[in-house]
Amino acid sequence: MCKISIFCAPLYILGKVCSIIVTLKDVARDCGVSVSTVSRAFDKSSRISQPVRQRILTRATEMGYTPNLIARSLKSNRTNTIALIVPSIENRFYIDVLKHLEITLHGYGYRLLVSFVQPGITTERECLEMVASAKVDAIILIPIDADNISYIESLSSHTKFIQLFTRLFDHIDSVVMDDIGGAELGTNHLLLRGHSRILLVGGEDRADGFWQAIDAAGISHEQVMTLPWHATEADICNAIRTFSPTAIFSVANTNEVAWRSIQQMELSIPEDISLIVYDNTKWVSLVGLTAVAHDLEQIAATLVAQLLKRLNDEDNAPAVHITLDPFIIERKSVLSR
Amino acid sequence: MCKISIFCAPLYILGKVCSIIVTLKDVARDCGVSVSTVSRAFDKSSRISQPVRQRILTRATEMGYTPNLIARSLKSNRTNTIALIVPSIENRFYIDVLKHLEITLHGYGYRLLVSFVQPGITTERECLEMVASAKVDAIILIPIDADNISYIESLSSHTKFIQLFTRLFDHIDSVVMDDIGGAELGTNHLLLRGHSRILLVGGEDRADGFWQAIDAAGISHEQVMTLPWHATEADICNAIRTFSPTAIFSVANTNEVAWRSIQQMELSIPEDISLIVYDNTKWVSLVGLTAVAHDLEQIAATLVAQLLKRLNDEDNAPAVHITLDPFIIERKSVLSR
DNA sequence: GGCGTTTGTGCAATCGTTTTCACTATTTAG
DNA sequence: CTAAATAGTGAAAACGATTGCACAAACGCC
Repeated sequence: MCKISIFCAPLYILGKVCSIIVTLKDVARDCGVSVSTVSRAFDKSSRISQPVRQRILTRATEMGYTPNLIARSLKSNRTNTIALIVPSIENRFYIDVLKHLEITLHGYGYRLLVSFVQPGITTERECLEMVASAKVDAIILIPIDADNISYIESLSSHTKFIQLFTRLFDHIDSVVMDDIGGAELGTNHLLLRGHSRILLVGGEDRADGFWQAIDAAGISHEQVMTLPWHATEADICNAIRTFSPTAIFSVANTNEVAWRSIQQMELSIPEDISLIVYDNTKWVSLVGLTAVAHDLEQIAATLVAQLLKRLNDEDNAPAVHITLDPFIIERKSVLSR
Repeated sequence: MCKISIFCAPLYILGKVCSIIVTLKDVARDCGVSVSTVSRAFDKSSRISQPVRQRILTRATEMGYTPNLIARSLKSNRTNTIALIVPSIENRFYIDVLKHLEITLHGYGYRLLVSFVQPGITTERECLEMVASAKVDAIILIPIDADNISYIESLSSHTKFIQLFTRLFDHIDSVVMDDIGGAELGTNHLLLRGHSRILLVGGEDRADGFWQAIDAAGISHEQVMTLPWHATEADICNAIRTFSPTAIFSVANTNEVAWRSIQQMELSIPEDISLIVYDNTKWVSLVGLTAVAHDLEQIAATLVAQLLKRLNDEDNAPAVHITLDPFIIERKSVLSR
């Protein structure tokens, strides 16, 4: 029962269990076999006799053996870990993305190492260096700015990469959303419901889709108005007062400020003004806003499939670029007039 | 310029950069010194001559050397990584906690390895095994249920632990919030504003604080009503109809369902009914609800301070248990009557 | 100038695995 | 019944870093 040994864990000292980490060597000594045999017992595809394997496995469990992934990774040069660099922890959308990626990867036996870039604390560069040092098998990158182009370029020569949401490099696989199409979709949703006096907030590059829809409907540019992504609550309130739109379309990160502006002016949605936003985050659904949304499950599945293909690809196939389509989740924030 | 070598990275093959991972050995060979010297060049406190160190450091950077943290960890038996097991990815509150923990740990040169338990996908046990295999220096645990008591017990004999928000083990350090005091605080907030017909949703163990406040105010138990944490939208709507409370106090995870119930009954806050919730998540602030809140910065600072103390503690000091106090963030969801 | 100390460097062991190679024992084929 | 194939095992060399030990050169001190 109470075995004392200077070689083998656990050590019972003064009645208290002072467990030392159990290694392959300990199990080997205990079972009277060599280290290699124990190692093989854990490897399904290794040549080893059934009785020995069984004995080793049960003893290992009894002794509380846990494989040291650090040593394993060092030897095998694989970590079974995929890194995800999240550009912002504030944006709940990325958390949802993370969630689906982790679920999907878990299904294939991979772990997800998440690294958040936090403004003023950690830069994207630091996150990249960190996960590179961790020797992850691949890095999922959501490129926000073009700061680290040359660094990523050099890193990508010995670390697999995949880009998500933005395509910054042509020689690296990517999975992006058709955001221009999404903006068009959202705009048409408003147009079809009789809105033509529309305020677009935060369009930027996605604005193209907006203009396409507007032009296709033959609406003059004087009937609509746009504000940049850095528009403040005051800007939007002002625009509502002077331009008096019947509907607001918020694209990207302006959702919250748009919502707050409407609240502040004490307008009710959708009676006084309609609102449609981009990205279906949790509060958007709680508040009940119609949104242009992404199918995160589809995104995760597509990305992981491509990533695994790349991980098992010796002959350096050319980069694959995948575009997925957003869709509309209709709630009750858009009035038909 | 274009140096070809079978030993030293990078290799230029057919004009394309085929970079091989650069190790200490490569740098050593390049600089004509031993591996140990190169290793020492990176260690501030090592005996090495300045000129040699300089030469090595510049060459290493030029060659694109990145320390292999895996190898380093294996040898030094330290990973400089703290693990956090997050009991739910859905709850934005934990994301905020994570954020502050990462910031604080980063300040001390530690990384945070986050593992989310996702119902139906990963169990707490799996997460524990995973981070244990990763040989992290310590594990921050937010105990939700008592499933893994014996496993954690055995793990804690060779891995440092700290408990957050719940104290499940007396022999393991903990940082918890005074939730009973928080419930009392929230209840008093309502009482002071003239509410006595209160509906408490999801109180459970925290309900003690509620009853303390109610009793102290000399209010009969018939004037208040409680619903359990698993109350549905229908339950709450029903309670509002039959009991017609002037205020609802939602504790813990019932915030969203309470909010939705009020929306569904088309009551306006705070005119028709007052609402105060527990935990100041983002949507709570967006929607403008008064909340009982935690100072996450304080929590992170306190926890990390205790953790670092423990990491540098050879003489196994007795467990330290710290309790912090919640406070109220007043918004406009509670009417003074 | 001899002796003790300091400084800088290399050698080699080590961390816990995986994996190749070699070797024996057993089985199978001819 | 022998030759060849195969199964099962152990020894040992990696993986890339850290670090105690040994040793040589340079220095300070009387």
